[in-house]
Amino acid sequence: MIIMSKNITIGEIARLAGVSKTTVSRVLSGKTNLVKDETLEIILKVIKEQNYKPSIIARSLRTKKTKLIGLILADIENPFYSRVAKGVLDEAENLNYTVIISNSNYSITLEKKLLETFINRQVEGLLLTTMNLDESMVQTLQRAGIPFILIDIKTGMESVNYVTNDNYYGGKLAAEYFMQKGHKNIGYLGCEKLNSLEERKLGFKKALQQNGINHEYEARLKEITNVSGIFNDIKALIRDKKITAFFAGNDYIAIQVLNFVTNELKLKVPEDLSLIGYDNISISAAARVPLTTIMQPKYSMGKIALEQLMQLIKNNHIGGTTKIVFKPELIERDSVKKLN
Amino acid sequence: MIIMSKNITIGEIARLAGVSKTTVSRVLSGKTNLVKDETLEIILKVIKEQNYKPSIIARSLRTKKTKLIGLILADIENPFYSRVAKGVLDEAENLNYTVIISNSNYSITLEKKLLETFINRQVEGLLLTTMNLDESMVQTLQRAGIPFILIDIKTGMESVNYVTNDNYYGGKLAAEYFMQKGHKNIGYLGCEKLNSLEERKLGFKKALQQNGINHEYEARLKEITNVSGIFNDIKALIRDKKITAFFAGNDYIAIQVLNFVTNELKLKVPEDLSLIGYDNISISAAARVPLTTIMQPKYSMGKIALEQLMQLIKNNHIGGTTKIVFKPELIERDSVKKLN
DNA sequence: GTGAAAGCGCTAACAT
DNA sequence: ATGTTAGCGCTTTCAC
Repeated sequence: MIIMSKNITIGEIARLAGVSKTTVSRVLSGKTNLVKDETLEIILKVIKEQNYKPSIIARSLRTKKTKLIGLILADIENPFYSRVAKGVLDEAENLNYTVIISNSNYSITLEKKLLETFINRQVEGLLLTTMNLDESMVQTLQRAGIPFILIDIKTGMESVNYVTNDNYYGGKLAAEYFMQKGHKNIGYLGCEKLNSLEERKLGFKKALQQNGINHEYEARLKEITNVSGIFNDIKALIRDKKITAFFAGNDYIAIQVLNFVTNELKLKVPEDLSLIGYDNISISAAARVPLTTIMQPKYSMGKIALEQLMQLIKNNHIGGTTKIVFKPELIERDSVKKLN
Repeated sequence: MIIMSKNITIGEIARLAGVSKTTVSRVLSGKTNLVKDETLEIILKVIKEQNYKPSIIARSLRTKKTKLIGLILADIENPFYSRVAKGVLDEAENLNYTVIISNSNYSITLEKKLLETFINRQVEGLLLTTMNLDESMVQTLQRAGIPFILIDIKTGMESVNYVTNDNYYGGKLAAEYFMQKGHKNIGYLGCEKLNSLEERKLGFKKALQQNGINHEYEARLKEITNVSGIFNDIKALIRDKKITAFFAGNDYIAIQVLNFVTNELKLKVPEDLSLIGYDNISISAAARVPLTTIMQPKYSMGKIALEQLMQLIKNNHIGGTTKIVFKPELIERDSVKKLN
């Protein structure tokens, strides 16, 4: 059984302190130079006694500032996204902002719906990680006057802000490393729905091509969440094309492939098959075979994305756009063999 | 440059439709039986034309219902918590609730602060995963009239609700499995600050004791995030006590220990050392050595915790308490050796 | 079936 | 240095 204490409001505090609501409000918002010291003290005392906390809702309604930002994660369970989220969350805590998080499950349809909800909740800004925005979504956001930044996604649209890494360059890094280790029959595993992965593929294939290596070996996930859908393709590529190395669009894919080839195909990595991933998620170092991968600064990306978003909010998102691109690095571990 | 369309409100819709705000409001809240069909149609048309979305803030202020629930995660990056979070998020989406997430980083101090924020935001309910609540926090919550449910934590306090698994039983499972595989010198690795881990330890040690096996071998993390702090202790236990098997309080610890003993001590798991974890986080199957572990239903726990919370909210959290305890199961993989 | 009026808890002009 | 007043956008009596 709960004893609900009557909701204590600013009016009640004012009454108890013998002043007007305005004066209390001034104290609340730190405009204490406008309040006599004595009065201040009394008010502070009453606030403390009553354990009064102003209603953020009422304040939001009045000021149009909700101190709320929205974060849409493609998949909160993928350590890449949860690491980014941690960066966002920690920074939000510093800035005294609260974060609404939703999981889009890589679905644009769901993301659109979530976007609506966030707009209705009057978030001051949005951080987005799901695939590509279409023009209608950008318009919706702009009409609502809500600034937003894409994380790990780029777009052609000039006015759209993003924080990402140089995926094209990262793909190139992977290709060069394979070639340096003597690999010639190299395949790519990815999903066309994620444009960050597509960029990685482009850089990867371009580097192969420039060195006269066949760049057409590829298996495509129909759904990013369904890695097992390409297991047969992988098997065929290894058998028919004598593939010795795969570049996976991200570590999540790489690790599942690693398990598949080990358990089902009875191949040893890297002895029989080499593998490079992307993202350097926390589990990659602890994988069955420690995974060589391309690292991007996930935590920083989350943190910086929020910092930039705050700038946009502060400036009423007029003026320059935010386009931040980190340089990825190859992390050498044990999943690539040196061929003779 | 953004063109801010004037904020369109219920009054504007009413004016455009030639009716009162009340009538529009009735349409908004689905009380369409109180509205003439013709009128309904007109209003719907105007709403659509104007792309009008009611302000959730204003509605919240008026109704005292925010449709917001708060989720405090001890560590969003630990796959255990992010899997639980996914269960919560998916269910919230079904129920049309929005979720505020914060990361307490296992800090009770920070959690207290976050709790205040959430209360001020008038969340309708709270889901908590950080360690133990103290009485003052429980009181704060009860005074604010906000129902809450603990996930993966139990407490002695009679009135406190939780959704967890039977950690004591899980610990017992691990001990029995080790004994069945012929191990006699068995150690435990955990952290006293997390009471779910303490329960696991208790069940584990009790089972050993009942079989006449020394149950005092143990290394304790000072901070749950700092696994490397016990590496020396582990080394000493193996050397001095001839430990052949460790039960780690969770998979996160187990996997870092797995890496340490492999890389630094040059021991082979399970040939030289056996390991059991807890939680069955997604990476455990993909670890360097697929990890034998105790599984608890993380996604369901998140989902069910929210379902139960909704019941409490609906019933004004009067009446019976929610105490749900899942039965954990041992998942057999490759990290335990059979001794002769 | 519909509308007028009040009010949720706060802040921001505008006095004084 | 402080108070009066109005109003943010909605829902909810209550009246017709």
